[in-house]
Amino acid sequence: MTIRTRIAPSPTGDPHVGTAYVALFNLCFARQHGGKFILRIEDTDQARSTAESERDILNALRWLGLDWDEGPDIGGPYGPYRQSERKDSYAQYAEDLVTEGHAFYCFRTPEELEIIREERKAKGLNPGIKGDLELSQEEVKRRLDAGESYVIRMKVPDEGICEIKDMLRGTIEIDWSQVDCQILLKSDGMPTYHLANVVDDHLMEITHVLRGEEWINSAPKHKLLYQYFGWDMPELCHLPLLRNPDKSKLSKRKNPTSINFYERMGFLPEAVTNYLGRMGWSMPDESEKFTLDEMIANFDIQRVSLGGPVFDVEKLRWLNGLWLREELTDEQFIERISQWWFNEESLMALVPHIKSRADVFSDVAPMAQFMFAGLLALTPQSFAHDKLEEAEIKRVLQFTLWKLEAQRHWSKENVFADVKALAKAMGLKMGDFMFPIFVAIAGTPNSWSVMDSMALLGPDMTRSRLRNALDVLGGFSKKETKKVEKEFAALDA
RNA sequence: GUCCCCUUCGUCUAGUGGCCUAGGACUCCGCCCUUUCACGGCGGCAACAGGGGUUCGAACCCCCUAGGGGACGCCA
Repeated sequence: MTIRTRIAPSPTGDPHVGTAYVALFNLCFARQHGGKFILRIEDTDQARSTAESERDILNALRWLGLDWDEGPDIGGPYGPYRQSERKDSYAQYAEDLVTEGHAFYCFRTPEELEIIREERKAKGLNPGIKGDLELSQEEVKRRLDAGESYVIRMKVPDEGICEIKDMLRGTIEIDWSQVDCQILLKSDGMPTYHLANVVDDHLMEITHVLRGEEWINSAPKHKLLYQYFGWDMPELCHLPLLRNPDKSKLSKRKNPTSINFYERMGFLPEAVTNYLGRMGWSMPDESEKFTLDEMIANFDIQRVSLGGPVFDVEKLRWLNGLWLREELTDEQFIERISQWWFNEESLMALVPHIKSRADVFSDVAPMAQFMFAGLLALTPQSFAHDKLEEAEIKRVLQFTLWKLEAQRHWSKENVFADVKALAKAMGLKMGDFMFPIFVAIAGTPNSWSVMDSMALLGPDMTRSRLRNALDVLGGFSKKETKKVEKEFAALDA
């Protein structure tokens, strides 16, 4: 029996622990059954897709030891989606469905659809948009000839029930009336995830799909597409979603979600992978600490528990401590810590700042301490400033955080440009503006250029410290957040 | 609003009709070890969401209610 699984991480920026979580279970399931773990990045959004974000995900998975058997970096016929390469063939699949009467051209604008959706919602109807979008053949031809832009939508039954088989949940019934006529081909000629996913899985001979629970509701669309194409459908398995402490879907606002953060924080990849394996899953003997190989050897998908597990950094820290103490010899400990940040290359980057400021070597550790720390121990008093009000300080931190969250190309120059633009837009002198940033990043206003610190610390640690600073100051209430968001939008920085 | 999924200590979980007076782990507390702290050892607090069934017997099966989450995009 050959089992192939695949994962479709969303490259929306940081490599998310949720992505690694799904990857881990795919890998274990595949290995356990002698199948292949195939990694595939599904990204058909031209506005967002970047080679960097793909690379970041691959690096993060590699760091965790989650090696795939086939996938994007190997290439081959099913390599990463590239608009220039496969656009035409996806379009052809969509066109074929139109020819066979399973799909149709649609000329409605997003604005028109918005109105239709609102109306349906107001009437308490299910929001599934149906065939009233379909036009007569003559009308379609006329508009096509006129060069109007269009999308291709799949046809979906008006009524009846779609049965979805889930490896963990048994049969799930979803009303066809809940499912709208999904767009398969966008007006830019790109396929949507739904089309690309089905076509690729078929071509890649995927037999099992383990994905996040948030996909359950689109399963009927996928099933229908397999039927339309006349292909066998893979087995589905929906994994629970990782949660924040407040039980909502794990998000970076409330938790560090980037794998890179945990790397920068000095967690061992073995421990992170181990901890992920404890989320919704347990060893038959309930051991807490186990290697990836041990997990694979004992893996049983039926041992997955369905309640969404809360990602608890405290317990992860404890587990990491176990790994540190029990698995590493003193020599290995030194080696690892050096791989992490205590190495010549990293130290070299600090030398220009340290050397000019230190009189004796014993000055070094105190002044550079924050470069090797995680979250800083700050108090509201740390931020006391003779010119800036606390409200203003909070805004500086929040705006900087938002600005830097959007920064995809992390460099001293770009960070500096962001900060400078913000200070100007807020009408603050750079010196004053920088004060809270200094405290948030270095713990004190007396340090070398905070731009250098941020560049060296990297995006994840920098953002986390800004978030932490905001937390220390009490953050913003929900109401305030809305107001502050508006202010930020109006800044035009 | 409509639909779907889920529900055991604060958190991660064991449990698949009798082994459950519900077990383990994190956190917290106490004691021991110890020149201090940490580690380690020992102990403690703490849960089957509620209500109906089915059954000799229910954390486990069924139904209802409640709560939580997710989906409803030319995002994935």
